[in-house]
Amino acid sequence: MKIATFNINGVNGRLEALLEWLEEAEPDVVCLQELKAPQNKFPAAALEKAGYGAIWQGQKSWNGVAMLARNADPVETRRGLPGDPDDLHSRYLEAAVNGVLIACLYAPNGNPAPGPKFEYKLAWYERFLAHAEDLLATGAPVVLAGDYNIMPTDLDVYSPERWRDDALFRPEVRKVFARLMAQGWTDALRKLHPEERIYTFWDYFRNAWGRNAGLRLDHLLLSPNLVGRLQGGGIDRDVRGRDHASDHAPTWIELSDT
DNA sequence: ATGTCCATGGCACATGGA
Repeated sequence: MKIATFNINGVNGRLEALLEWLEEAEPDVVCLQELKAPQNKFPAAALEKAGYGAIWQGQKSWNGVAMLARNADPVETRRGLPGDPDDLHSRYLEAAVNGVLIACLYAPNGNPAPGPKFEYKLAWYERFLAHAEDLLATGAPVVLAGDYNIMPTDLDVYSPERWRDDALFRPEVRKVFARLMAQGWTDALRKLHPEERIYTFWDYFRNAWGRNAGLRLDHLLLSPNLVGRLQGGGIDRDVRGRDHASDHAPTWIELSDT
C-alpha cells in the first residue's frame, strides 16, 4: 500500500501535473494540501476518471486539503481538528482506507514570527498533538501525512543558520515536533534515511531548486503498530523540476499488507 | 529586503499568502 503526501499549491492550476504524476507513480492513497480551491471547484470528475475516489475540504483562495484513494472511496472519519469551533481554516481531513486510518494535514506556516500568525500555528499544533494522542490511544494503525511546515532538525535544512528565526524552524516548533515523536510516532522517511539530507520543498525564490536549497517539510508519521510494515519510501524529486511545478515534491511510503 | 508562484476581483494588474 503506497501512501503519498503532496502539497499541490493550487489543485486546478496544476491538475495536469497531478494527473501525470498519479499515472506514473500509482499511489494507493494521496493526501493533498493547498488546494486553493473552494468546495465546489475541486476537480473530482477528472480524478474519478483517473481512477481515484476523493474527499476534500475546500476553501476560497487559500488552504484546502483532500484525500484520494485508488479504485476506492476514503471512508471519512473527521474533518477539521477538534478543540476550536472558531477555526475556519481547511487544514485537516481524516479517513480510513484499506484498514489504515490516515490523517491529511496542512499546518499553518506561521510567518512572520513572532506575531499572531505564529501564535495561531502554535495553538493549532496544541490541538493537533492532543488529537494525535487520542488517535494513538485507539490502537488503530495510523498514518499522519501532510505538510507540517516544520523542519525537525538541522539535517532537514540546506542552511540551518539562515532559518533559525523562521516560523518553520524556530525552537518552539521544533520542540512541538519532538513532543509528537515522544508520543510514540515514527518519522518514516527519517527512519529509512537516518543520515541523509532529504528535502521535500524548494522555494520558488532565488533559484532554490537549481541550487538544491531545500527544506524537509512534508512528513509521514507512523503509529507503532505500522513500523514493522514500512517497506520503503521516497521523494519524487523529478516532479519539482518540471515546468509549472508546485514548490513541494510528492513524498511517499510503501506499507506491506497485513 | 529580496525573490516567484497561486487565486481573487474584475477585465488591468494590485494584493495577500506562502
